[in-house]
Amino acid sequence: MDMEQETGVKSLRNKEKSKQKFLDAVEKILHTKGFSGLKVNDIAHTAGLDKKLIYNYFGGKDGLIDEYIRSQDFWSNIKDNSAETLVNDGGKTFCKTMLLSQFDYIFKNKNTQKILLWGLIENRKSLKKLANDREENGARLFEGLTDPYFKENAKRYRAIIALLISGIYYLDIYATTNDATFCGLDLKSAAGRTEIENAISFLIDKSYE
Amino acid sequence: MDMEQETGVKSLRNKEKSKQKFLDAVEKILHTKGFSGLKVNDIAHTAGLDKKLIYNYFGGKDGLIDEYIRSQDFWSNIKDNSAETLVNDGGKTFCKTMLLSQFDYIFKNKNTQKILLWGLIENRKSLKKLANDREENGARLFEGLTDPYFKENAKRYRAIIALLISGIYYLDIYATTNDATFCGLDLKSAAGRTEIENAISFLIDKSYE
DNA sequence: TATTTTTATCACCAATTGGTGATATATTGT
DNA sequence: ACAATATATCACCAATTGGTGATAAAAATA
Repeated sequence: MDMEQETGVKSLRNKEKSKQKFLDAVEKILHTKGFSGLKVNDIAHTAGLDKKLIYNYFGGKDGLIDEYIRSQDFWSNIKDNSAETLVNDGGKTFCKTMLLSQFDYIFKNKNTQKILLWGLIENRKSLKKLANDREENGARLFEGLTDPYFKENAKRYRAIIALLISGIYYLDIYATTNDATFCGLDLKSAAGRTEIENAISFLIDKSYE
Repeated sequence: MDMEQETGVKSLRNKEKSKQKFLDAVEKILHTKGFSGLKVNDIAHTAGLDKKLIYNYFGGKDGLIDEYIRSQDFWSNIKDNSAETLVNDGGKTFCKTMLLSQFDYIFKNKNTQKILLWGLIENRKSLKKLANDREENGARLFEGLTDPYFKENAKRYRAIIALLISGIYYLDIYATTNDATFCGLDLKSAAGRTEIENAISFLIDKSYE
């Protein structure tokens, strides 16, 4: 059971490396073909390994997919910025930065889009866990920062953020799948995206008036 | 070729009725199992007819699904209200009513949710046509009402509406698939939904200040 | 080196899926 | 009643899919 290997030279057969190949294959297929393309045969072929290993290592397709989802660190892109930006403006600048960076991040990260979409279609436990992480992360922000600031209007502000976040999600995904415009705005063009960014800024500002 | 039948008694074999059975089957399966459940065998069995007819009447599964999508009159729920509500307030009350009724309508209409979701996943021509209808419908509103009102800020207002509509879509779909909360709000409860409605009203009001 | 364990492949299975040609049955027109 | 046509069923196929037992090959251990 000694897994230690001092040199960088790895053996030809390596369980951990193989598991990773399967996870990478899931990501690749998800990116190119979407959920419906996630078939065991296809995954195994993409990983360059035998499908039997999926059952040996992950207990089946579902286990593999769950592990892939768990491997996605959903909130890493936010936590970075959050650090110690707790200026005493009721979370205004923080929320604004967070929403704008989300708008950009989700647009660029097709895998994150797929996982978000997945959460609207299936009811996987591992997907629920992701959503739960988001909620817990948000709870800290709301309870510690915005709720005390908005007092009796705290819930309305939460609703505003909910609308903006989910609007951002939808528009980014829509822009990726469709070439069409949305409300006459080209969400793939810099100009169109700037309009959305302006609207986000504007609405946050107005919410603090 | 004489299709006229005076009495209510229909013949056992009726092409139009059979086609409708297939369309109904698609709706039923879409509602219960989602897109991934739309298999020719399953559709035929649900319709109580032979799958061969799907190929005879619709040219295949895709043709049937396209015809189902086309059969969905997406904007009927909006056009009703729109009639002649053109008060000269820059479309404020109209937009507000429209958004609130959408929030309610989409929540109750699971089929509409599925089709919206579909538009985020697949790139079907028939789905594009639906999106196009929405755009054309919106164009009339924007060009005739809000653009003249907001002048140089016209595009920002469009972006605001884009964010709110897509936020409404996402939240309604999310609420249906997940039991979890979003930003700490229970989107299935009357209380939670009222908060969202208040936020929508609030943001529209603020946009017109 | 010989043995044991881990890692990976292979051949094969049953069930599902999309698809079609041959055929049966009902309806219509003569 | 008869033929012609429209409607529907059936049996069957090939390809795909999820899944597994037997086995090979590499690595670790003795």
